[in-house]
Amino acid sequence: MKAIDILKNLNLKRTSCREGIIEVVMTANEALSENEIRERLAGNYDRTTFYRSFKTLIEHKVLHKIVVDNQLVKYAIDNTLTHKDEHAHFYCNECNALKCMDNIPVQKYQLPEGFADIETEVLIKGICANCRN
Amino acid sequence: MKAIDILKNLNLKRTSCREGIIEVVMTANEALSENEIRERLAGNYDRTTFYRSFKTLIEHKVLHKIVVDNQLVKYAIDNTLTHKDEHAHFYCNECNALKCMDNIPVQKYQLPEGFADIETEVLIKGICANCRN
DNA sequence: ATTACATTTGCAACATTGTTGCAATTGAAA
DNA sequence: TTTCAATTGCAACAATGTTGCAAATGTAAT
Repeated sequence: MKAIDILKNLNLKRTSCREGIIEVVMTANEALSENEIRERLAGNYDRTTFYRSFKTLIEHKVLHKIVVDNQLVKYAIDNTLTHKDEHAHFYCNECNALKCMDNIPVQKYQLPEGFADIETEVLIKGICANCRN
Repeated sequence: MKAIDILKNLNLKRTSCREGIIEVVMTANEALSENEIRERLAGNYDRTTFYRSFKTLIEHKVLHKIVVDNQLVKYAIDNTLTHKDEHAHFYCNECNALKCMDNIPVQKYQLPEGFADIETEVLIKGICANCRN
């Protein structure tokens, strides 16, 4: 699916900023930070526009957002075709890459009486295969 | 164990800021944000001092830090007497409380060949028992 | 193609969280 | 009480994110 079609299907205006973000994130094989996305992008957009685009795309479930510590935010495609609904994320302490582990589903945790769970985030920190060599 | 003794045992200087933070976090039954801690604190400390105190206390494993989205950071006691090493955290979308689920250990997730895991963070978002009533 | 209008953009200003350098102060040991 | 390293407060700065508003743009109807 192309970026333009994703926007069209969601009845969102096809602006170059939105289109560019989707394309960059879709072709990356890891989650990218705001700056990593901007570097790979042709146009030069205001930070406000960037944030508003992220917000819109997250609301429409085109992207999802993963926070590592704080001050470290990454975005990834949230396409149900390629990603499991609730998958674990892996963060490499060495190269700072963040990968969606589509094959690692999140376990359901048993909560105490009265607690209702809505979503569960799992972030595994460690060293990735690349950095171990 | 009293705050002062914790500092003494770790060979840390017993300053009122450190002592106050430990006492506040120790007596709370949930993780607290910087502001929540400051409100409950007698003295008035500079933000820099606060952050440096947090840093020191986290390094010495007196506290641990949990990030919810970003722009939402909470601190909790990291005492091995009361907390399991790796426990899940519960965040209430309604009242914004964050609780350490000491009785919910974090599952070991199986990573692909070549990946080494160091720590795993589990954050369960939902509605707490209080807010469901 | 042109027009019309709602949506989106860019800019300025501001908020929050966090860091660094440096001089002044404080804790703790001799 | 003295001494000295550790800690504090201040100023300045960085990164991430938000809001209001006028200008520009996308899209649908003509």
